[in-house]
Amino acid sequence: MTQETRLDAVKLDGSGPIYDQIRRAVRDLILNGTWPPGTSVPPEHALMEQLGASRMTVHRALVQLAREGLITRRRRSGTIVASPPASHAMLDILSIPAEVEKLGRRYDYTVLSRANGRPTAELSLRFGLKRGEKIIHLVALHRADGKPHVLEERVIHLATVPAAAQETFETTPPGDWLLGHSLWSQAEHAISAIPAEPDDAQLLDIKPGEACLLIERKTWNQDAPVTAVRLLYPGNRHRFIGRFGPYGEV
Amino acid sequence: MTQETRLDAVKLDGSGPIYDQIRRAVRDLILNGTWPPGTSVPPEHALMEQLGASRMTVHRALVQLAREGLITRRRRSGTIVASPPASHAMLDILSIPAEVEKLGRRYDYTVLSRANGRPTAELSLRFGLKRGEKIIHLVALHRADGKPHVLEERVIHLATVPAAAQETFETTPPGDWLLGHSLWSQAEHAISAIPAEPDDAQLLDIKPGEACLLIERKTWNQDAPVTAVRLLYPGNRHRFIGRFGPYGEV
DNA sequence: AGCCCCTAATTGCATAGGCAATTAGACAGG
DNA sequence: CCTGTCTAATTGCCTATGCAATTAGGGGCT
Repeated sequence: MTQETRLDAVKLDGSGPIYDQIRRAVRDLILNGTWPPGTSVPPEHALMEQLGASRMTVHRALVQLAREGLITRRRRSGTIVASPPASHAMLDILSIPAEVEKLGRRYDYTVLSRANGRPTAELSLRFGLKRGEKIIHLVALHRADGKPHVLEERVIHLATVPAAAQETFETTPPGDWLLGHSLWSQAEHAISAIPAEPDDAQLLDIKPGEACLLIERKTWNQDAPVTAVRLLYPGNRHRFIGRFGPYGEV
Repeated sequence: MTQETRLDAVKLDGSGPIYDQIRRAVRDLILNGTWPPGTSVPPEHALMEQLGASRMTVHRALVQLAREGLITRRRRSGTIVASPPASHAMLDILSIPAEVEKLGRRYDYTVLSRANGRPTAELSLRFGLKRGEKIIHLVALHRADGKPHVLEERVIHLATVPAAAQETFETTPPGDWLLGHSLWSQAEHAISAIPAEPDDAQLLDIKPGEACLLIERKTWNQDAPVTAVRLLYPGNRHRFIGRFGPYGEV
């Protein structure tokens, strides 16, 4: 069911146009988790009275948020906080099980190692970590129809996601677990091609030196690092596709 | 200077909300080239009178187009058609000279081959072409500080870009030439990693089989294919980076 | 229970009008 | 010529109001 919202949670900051103050106020409540997906947003009338703005001004803010995909609006039913779009191309690489199943293959995976503590020198170099940080370091192999699909090496920042300390990730892969147990507001992807190291090649069942696609992703929540992951895809078996027009995504 | 616009070029199609009819009408004039970048869009008052809509309705359409980046608006100066954003990450790979110079290197390039006619069987397979189509087929090597940077293999559809028939591409690389001599409304990118073929390896000055990043891009203008290109970047010397949030690009 | 209809809540869209902010261009004065 | 000032064009934003479209939920009937 849609949950209640506390109306007085919406607070304007007095800078810039009113419609934009409203937009940012609501957006922040969504992004910082105060209003999780499914929460119902107060109707325009309520916001209008509480904020002392006209309905058109409130409307303008909400319409814009709807166009940005953060909320869903329906006549009579009202406005609810949207779930991050599951069909978006990005989620395909956030959730490896989803990616594999979309290809019509059977998914499974194995955690190859799990270490809890502070990063080694090599790790902090590879992921750009500070030495003192408490982290979890994981290596996992994901398979499609029993064959190696992608090798995952991941770091989780315990300061940001303390709940991860109790998790073994034996049943849910870390990417999917994090989707349900953490928030993120920013991600950075880097794509490159590298030859497979001998160890990695053996795990992926390819020849050493064979071309692999490396996806490195770091995510943050409000400037606090959440996780960093290196996904190594074996060679030419994988492609990533995007469509857009000259002025932006279509 | 900003050019004139013919007011009567804006025609509504009567389907859907008025603000959206206006938005689409103006957008189409921009995308189909009737109003090229730099053209000044009629002021709200003029559109309002010509279309019989209120100013707020016209305003809403234009504000939306501005947010989509198709137009630029300034008080008193008016509204002009924007140039596709030169700083956008995408342009970095549309224009290889720009990409190289952004890295602070000296750019030059050589056309290795140029053929005019119908695709061979191999070509039509590689680029997904129909056999009868008239095309130009090009191979060019781009260099940064004199060293191989990327190998480009390109097909240009003469039916869509007839002017390309007279062009040798000796002074302007085909990607940049096309930016100035054609329109596109859609692009599709695919990224994958492949080992270098012996021929390609020699041109790129790397070892055969070394990991390369392959970017394949096809562009269309209103469903008509414009060009298709394969860009082969040598190994781990290159990465492509993108940033976004859970609800879309940030 | 099940079905139908009605009402009212809620968003969607448009209008009319007004004031604010910016600034191009005209104009005056040196 | 240059420089400052004024004016008016243009967009930005807000309010107030009304009607339309959708539909959840209630009430009544079978």
